[in-house]
Amino acid sequence: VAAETTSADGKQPRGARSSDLRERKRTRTRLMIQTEALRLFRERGYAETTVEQIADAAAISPRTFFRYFPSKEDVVMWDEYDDPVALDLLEQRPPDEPLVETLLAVIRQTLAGLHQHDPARLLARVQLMYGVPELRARFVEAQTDGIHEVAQLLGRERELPADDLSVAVVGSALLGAVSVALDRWQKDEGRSDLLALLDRATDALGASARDLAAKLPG
Amino acid sequence: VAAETTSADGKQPRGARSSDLRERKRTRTRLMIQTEALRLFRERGYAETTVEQIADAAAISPRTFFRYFPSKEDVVMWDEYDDPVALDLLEQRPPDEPLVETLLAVIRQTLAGLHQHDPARLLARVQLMYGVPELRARFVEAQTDGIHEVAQLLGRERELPADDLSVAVVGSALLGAVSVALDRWQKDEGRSDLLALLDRATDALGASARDLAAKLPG
Amino acid sequence: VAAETTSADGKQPRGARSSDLRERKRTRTRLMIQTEALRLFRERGYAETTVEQIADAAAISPRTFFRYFPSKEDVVMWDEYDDPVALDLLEQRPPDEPLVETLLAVIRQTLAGLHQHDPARLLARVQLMYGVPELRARFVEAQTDGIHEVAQLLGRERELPADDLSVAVVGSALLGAVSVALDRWQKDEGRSDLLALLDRATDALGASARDLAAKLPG
Amino acid sequence: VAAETTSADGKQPRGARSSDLRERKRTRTRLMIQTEALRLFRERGYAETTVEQIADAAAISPRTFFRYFPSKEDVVMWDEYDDPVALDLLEQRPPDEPLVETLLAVIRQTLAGLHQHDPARLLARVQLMYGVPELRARFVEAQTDGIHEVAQLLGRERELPADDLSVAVVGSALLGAVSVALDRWQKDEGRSDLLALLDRATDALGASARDLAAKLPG
DNA sequence: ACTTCCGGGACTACCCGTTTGT
DNA sequence: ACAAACGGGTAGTCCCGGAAGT
Repeated sequence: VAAETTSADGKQPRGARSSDLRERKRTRTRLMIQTEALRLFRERGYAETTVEQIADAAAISPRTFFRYFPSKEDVVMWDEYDDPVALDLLEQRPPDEPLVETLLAVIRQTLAGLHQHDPARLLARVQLMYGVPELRARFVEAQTDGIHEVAQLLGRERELPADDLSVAVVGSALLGAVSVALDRWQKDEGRSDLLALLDRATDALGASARDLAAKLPG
Repeated sequence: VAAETTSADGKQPRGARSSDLRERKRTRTRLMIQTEALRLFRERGYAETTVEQIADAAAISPRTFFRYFPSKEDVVMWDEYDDPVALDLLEQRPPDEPLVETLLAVIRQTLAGLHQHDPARLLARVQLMYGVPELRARFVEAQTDGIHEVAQLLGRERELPADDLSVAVVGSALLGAVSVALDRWQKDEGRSDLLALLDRATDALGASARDLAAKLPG
Repeated sequence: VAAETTSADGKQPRGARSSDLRERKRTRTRLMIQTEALRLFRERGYAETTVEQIADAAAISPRTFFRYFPSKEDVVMWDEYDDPVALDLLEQRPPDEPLVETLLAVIRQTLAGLHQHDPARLLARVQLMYGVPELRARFVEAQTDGIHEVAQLLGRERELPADDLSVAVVGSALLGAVSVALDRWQKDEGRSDLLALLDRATDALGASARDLAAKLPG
Repeated sequence: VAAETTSADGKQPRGARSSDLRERKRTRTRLMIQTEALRLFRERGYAETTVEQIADAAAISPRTFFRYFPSKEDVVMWDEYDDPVALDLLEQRPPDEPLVETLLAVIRQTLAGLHQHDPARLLARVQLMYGVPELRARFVEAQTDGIHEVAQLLGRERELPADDLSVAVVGSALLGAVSVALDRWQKDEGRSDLLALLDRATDALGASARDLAAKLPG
C-alpha cells in the first residue's frame, strides 16, 4: 500500500499511516486553537469574536487558522474523533443485530467517549451549537449527513431494500431523540446525566413509535 | 374593545390592516427579486452569482435587496405562505385527532399548496436547498424550528405531558419522511408525483416504526 | 421685523420670535430623543446603538431623527442652551473688563447652568464625549469653534489689535483648563464638585502663565 | 539577551527589526495612495471623492485601501514621521531645559521637517484639515492626544507635580499658537514663511501670557 | 410634519489564492 | 517545507440624504 503524504482535498486518506505522527501534531494544534476559540467565544460571544482575535490568542496568523479549520464555524464543530471512529464502531457490530440497536449503540458510544474525555469542552461546544443559529444549522446538517453515510454503509453491508428509506427514516427518528437529549443537557449547564437523558428520549420515541405504527394505514 | 393602531416593536402589526396593501406590494417585489435570483442561480450557480448581479437583474440597488431579504440565502428560503398559514391550518384541526394525522395533514396541505401554485419555482428552490450546503443547513434548521413552534402550540392546545418529548419526536420522524420524499422528487427534476412520494415515505416510516416499537424495551 | 417661520439652514434666526412656540416644541422633542438615546448608549454603548433603535425608543421614524439632529453624533453634542445663550452672556459683560475674567465668567456660568439644570444628563454626555473618539473629536472642535466666535465678537466690540491672536490664545489656554476639569469630573462619575475642579485648573493655569511669560523672549 | 522574534499583540513589534524592509515598503505604498488621494481631493473635493475612486487611481482594491489606512480620514491625517519621531526628539532634549522651550523646539523641528521634505504635500493636507469639518475635528483631536502623550512622558522624565496640569496647559497654549500659524499659512496658499508665522504667533502668546499672569489671582 | 421607499458610500468580517521569507 | 504577509472579493451593516406620499 503506497503511503500518501499529502491530501489535496482536505480529507485525510482513510488508512492514513505514514504521516501518523504529523497528523497527531496537527490534532494537537487544532485542539489548542479550539481551546482559545472556545474561551474567547465564552468571554465575548461567537459573532463578536473575529478569526483574527482567535489567531492572535493562538499565536498563529489568520491564514494559518484557515489551514487548520476550513471556516470559523468548524472550530466549534470539530472534535478529535471525527467520523472515521464512528464508522469503525459500526463495522464492529454484528451484522444481524437489529437496525435500531446498532445505531443506538454507536451513538451512545460516541457521545459517551466525547463526554468522558472532556466534559467541559463538550458542553461549551454543544451550547454554542444550540445557541448560535449558523452553528445550529451546521450541527443539524452534520447529523443528517451522518445518517446518509451510515445508511449507505449499512445498505451495502446488510441486505436491505434498494431504496433505503427505512434506514434514513429510523436514523432521523433516532437523531431527533439525541437532539432533544442534548438540548436539555445543554440548557441544564451539563449538570444532569447526559446518557440518562438520552435513554429517556429514546424511550419516549419508542412509545410514540408504537402509537405511530398503529395509526398509519396497514 | 378599541383596535390597536400602532405596534411598538417596529415589526408589522400582527393583524396587519392599514398596510395590508403595502404588504402586498412588498410581497410582489419579493417575488420579482426571487424570480430573477432563481434564474441567475440556474444559469450560473448559486455561489457564482453575486448579490449585486441579482440586484442589477431586478433593477434595484444592492442596499434594497437586503431590505427585502435579510441575506442572500433567504431569497431561496422565502415563500409567499410563510409559517402563519401553516399555523392557521393547525388550529383548524379537531383537537382530538391523533397527533400523527394532524401533522401529516398540515404538511401535505402546505406542500400541495406550494406545488400547485407554482411547481417550477418550488422545484428550483428545493433543488438549491438540496444542492448547496449552506442552503441545506438553513432548510433543515427551518424544519426543526417549525417543529418547535408546532410542538409549543399543540402542547398548549392539547393536554400533553409537560415535557413535550413526544411531539418533538414524532415531528422529526415525520420530517425525515418529508425530506426523503423531497429529495427523490428533486433528483427526478420534479417529474414524479410529489404527494405520492410523500405517501410512500410515510408508509415506510410506519413499517419501521412498528419495528422500532417492538425492538425498544417495554 | 418680519417673522420667519422656517429657516432652511438649520440655524434658528437670531431674533426668532413668531415661532417661539414651535421652537419650544422642537426643543421638547429633541430632549425626549436625547433622553432615550443617552439611556440606550449607557445600556449598550454608543457604537452598538443604531439610529433606528433610538428612533424606535423615541417612537419616531429614523428619518425624523435626522430632522431633529443632523447626525447621530449631534444627539450627544446638543444641549438646550446652545451658543446663542453664551453669546448673550458675553454681551452683558462690561466692555472694559479684563479679557480673562470675561471669558472665565461666561464659561463658569454656562457650565453651572448645565450642571444645575440636569447634572445626570450633563455627566452622561460628558462621559460619552470623553469616551468615544468621534465624539471627543467633535467636542474639541466645538470648543475651538466657540473660541473663534467669541474672538470675532470680542474683537469687534472691544478695540483689539486687528489680528486677534491674543483672544484666540487666551481662549484656548482657558479651554485647556476646562477640559482638564471636565475630564477629572467625568472620570470621578460626577461625585466631585465641578466648579471647584474648574477653579483648581484655572489656578494652575495662572501659575504656568506667569512662568511662561518669564520664559519667552522679551 | 536574546532578541524577541514575535510580538504577541498583532501589531508591528515596537523596535521593528526583521520587517524593517517590509515596513519601508508599506510606507512607500502609503505615500503612493496618499499622493493619488490628495490629487483627487484637490480636483473634485473631499466628500465628492469616494474610496473606490482613490483605490482605482492607486491601482489597488478598495479592500486594500483599508489595510493601509483605517479610514478615509486617515489618508489625510497620516504622514511619514508619525509620533515616534517626535517622541524621540523629545528625549534628546536636555532635561533641565525650560518646558516651553522644549515643546517649542520639538514643534518647530517636526513642522520644519515636514515642510522641507515636501511642502506641497504639507500644504494640501493642512488645507484639507482646515477646510473639511471632520478632518478639522480629527486634527484638533490628534493635537490634544499629542499633548497627552508628551505630558505623560515629560511628567515621568522631569520631576513634576503628580497632577500634570502645567504641561497640559502649556501644551495647549502652544498648540493654539501653532494652529493660528498654520491657518494663516494655509489661507495664504503656502506663500508665506511657515516658520516665521510660527514665531510671530509664539511672540503673541508670550505677550498674552504676561498679561494673563498679571490678571489671574495671586 | 412625519412616514416610507430607496439609494449610496464607508467600513468590517470572512475567506481564499499567491507570493515572500526562513 | 512551512508559515507569514499580501492582496482581493463578496456578504452584510450602518449612517445619512433625496423623493414621494399621507
